[in-house]
Amino acid sequence: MTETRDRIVDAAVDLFRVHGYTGTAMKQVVAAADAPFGSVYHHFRGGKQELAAAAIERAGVVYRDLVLGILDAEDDVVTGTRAVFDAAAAVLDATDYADVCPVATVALEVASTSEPLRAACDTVFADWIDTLAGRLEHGGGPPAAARSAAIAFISLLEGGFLLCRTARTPEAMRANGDVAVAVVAGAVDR
Amino acid sequence: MTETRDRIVDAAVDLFRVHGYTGTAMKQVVAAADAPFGSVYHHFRGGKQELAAAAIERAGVVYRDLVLGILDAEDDVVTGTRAVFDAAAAVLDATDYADVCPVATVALEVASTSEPLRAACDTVFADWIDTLAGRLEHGGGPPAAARSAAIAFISLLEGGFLLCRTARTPEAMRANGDVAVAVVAGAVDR
DNA sequence: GTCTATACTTTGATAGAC
DNA sequence: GTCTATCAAAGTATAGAC
Repeated sequence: MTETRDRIVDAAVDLFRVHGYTGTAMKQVVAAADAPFGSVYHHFRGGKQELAAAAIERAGVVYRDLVLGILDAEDDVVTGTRAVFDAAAAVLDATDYADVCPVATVALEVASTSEPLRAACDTVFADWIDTLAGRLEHGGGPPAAARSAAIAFISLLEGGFLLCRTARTPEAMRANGDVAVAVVAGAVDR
Repeated sequence: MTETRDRIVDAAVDLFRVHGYTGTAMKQVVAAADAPFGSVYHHFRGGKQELAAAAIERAGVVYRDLVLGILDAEDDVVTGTRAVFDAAAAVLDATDYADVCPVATVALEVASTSEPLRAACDTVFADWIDTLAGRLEHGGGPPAAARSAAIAFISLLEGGFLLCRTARTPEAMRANGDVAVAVVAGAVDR
């Protein structure tokens, strides 16, 4: 049996992904987590903000490991990049364009409103960029090029989520996959 | 004197940009527009959704013309692309990372919640992609390559807004500008 | 026709019953 | 210690006074 606290965080991640931060009510979270209403304030004294910070942190780890799992399963980072964008397009199609990155949605909502949540999102993105840059360096690229390529990789992935989700079409993720592959190849081949 | 309706829409655009759709209250909008509360429902019988649809449409036109103005001021689309990303980085820095694209924030919030608003955001993005692809074709590129490059252009710009706003650093917009320039150059040079 | 005052719902959060 | 019942505040929307 999963811990109540974990169920609440997981439910928050799912709901933030679809409705965003302000669009998600605490009552929805506890209902989805099948937990009594009071328990959320027992586990998160800081209320909604503290819960959101935990959800962002958790989503950051889950999505990073998801991408790394696909990336590392391939022989090199270039074909790995292709696989990541293909998988993203497949997931979008399979989930009716609902299952996207919750961090981006929350980040845009709270960046100018809540400093602790902005910082939590920043930590996640910085971790993603650092981890990805490390893989590209390991693939043979110089540090500066690897970092820039990692930033473009994340931007193309998030931009693809945005456009695909809005258009309900996988086209943008395919187009961005081509560009990401070229960027990664350029950062590695020297 | 500007029309009351226009002032309300402009105020909504500004507030959506900073607080998002669900994070913006109707009372904030009418206060910012310096209009009496009832007038918003006089002009927008459909309530908040109808106001948001008008705000998205308006933001789409304003931002498109802003980007085109910078792009067309340069001799070719490649140097124009450089200018657009440089300008975006400068605006972010000048506005303390608050002044970003309102369409992306709202799109991620409502894509799975409100079909009319999702459609409004889709119309805006499709218009941006079509217009940009037209400029790239005019620059000498084949249609399919121009369209893919336009999609990557928008993704890199929106991804840059996301990462820069969260990190409060212009780094991502600089890195993405380099990639966008390379993508546009590749789509035009044949 | 314009706008003020209000109705009703939902929100985040808590106090006190078990 | 866990959870139910409730609170005050804020949300959208409207009805009716000018």
